[in-house]
Amino acid sequence: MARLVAAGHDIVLALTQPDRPAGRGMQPLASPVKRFASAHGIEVFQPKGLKAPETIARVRAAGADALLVAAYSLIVPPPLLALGRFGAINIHASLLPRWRGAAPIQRALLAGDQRTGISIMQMDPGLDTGPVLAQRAIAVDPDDDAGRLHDKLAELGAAMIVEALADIAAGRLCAVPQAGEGVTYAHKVEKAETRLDWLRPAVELERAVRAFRPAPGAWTTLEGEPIKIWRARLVDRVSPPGMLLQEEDRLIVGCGSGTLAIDELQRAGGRRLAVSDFLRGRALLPGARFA
RNA sequence: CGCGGGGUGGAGCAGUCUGGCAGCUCGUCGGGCUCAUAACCCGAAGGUCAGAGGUUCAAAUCCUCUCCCCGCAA
Repeated sequence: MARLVAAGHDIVLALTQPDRPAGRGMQPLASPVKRFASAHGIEVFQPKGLKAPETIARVRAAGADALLVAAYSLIVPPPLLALGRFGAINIHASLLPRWRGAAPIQRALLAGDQRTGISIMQMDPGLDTGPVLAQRAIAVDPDDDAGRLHDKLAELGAAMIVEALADIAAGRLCAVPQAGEGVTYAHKVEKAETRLDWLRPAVELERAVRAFRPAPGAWTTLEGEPIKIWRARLVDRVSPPGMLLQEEDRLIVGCGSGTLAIDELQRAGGRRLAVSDFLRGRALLPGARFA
């Protein structure tokens, strides 16, 4: 959004989710979109959904050339898909048709994809099924986490949407239908899958740690209390699944196959700690294990 | 008023229930040992116990309020 403003586009209306109680104490919190828009004098509209006739009328009345959608998580009804001269355009953080849906960045990391990217697409009634206007790939670094990958893709997406709008206006862009093969769905991340299952291979668990960083965090339990694992790497040791080994100020945990060295973790109620600090304040009993 | 944990020398923690000498593992500084070392030995410095008020002969510890950090849930 900042880049669009910088590129001289006139944003006539910003749609974002309603403020809702969130965080500790359940205080209503305005979305970043609302905060940016308010700060820049852009009108904000926060409907609960997009289907209501009066909502559609309101959006139409804004008289925009295009409706841009980025990470909005509401289904856009058909009347709005044909809005203005350009229709509804979505910025999606994957190389469609791979990872259609809600959590493309996390799914790409979990799957160990070596590349991902941004697709600018013409929206149609399906879930990220519309024809692609522009697509660009970037490499996924082995130590990328969801936060960093998100930042990289946001940067790329912002540059691409500015370009794409210019190209569309000049009639230089044509929409290419998505390939029928290679379709995968990026389902929303569920709490249950952020728990590390030590029977799975170390390679997968390490990916999970990165996919769920910086939020919500991959976790396990130690002596019945939840512990988040913020940073881990593959090491060559031998230990049964979940079993902890202490090597000086290193902490090794066995997996279904292979082992992980834990580098940063966090107890419930505590702050994030480097593993050396964690071990200093808490003597590890022999036979301790993650579960 | 969504539920809960926490704030103690520079780091991480114990001590709080049951009030009575400020403790542990590290780090830092000095010395020793060693061919040598992040190893080992000896010694030292470093604390408004988050803040304010209250109870008490006596408060890190009990009571009240405030500030800050975090987990769950959403």
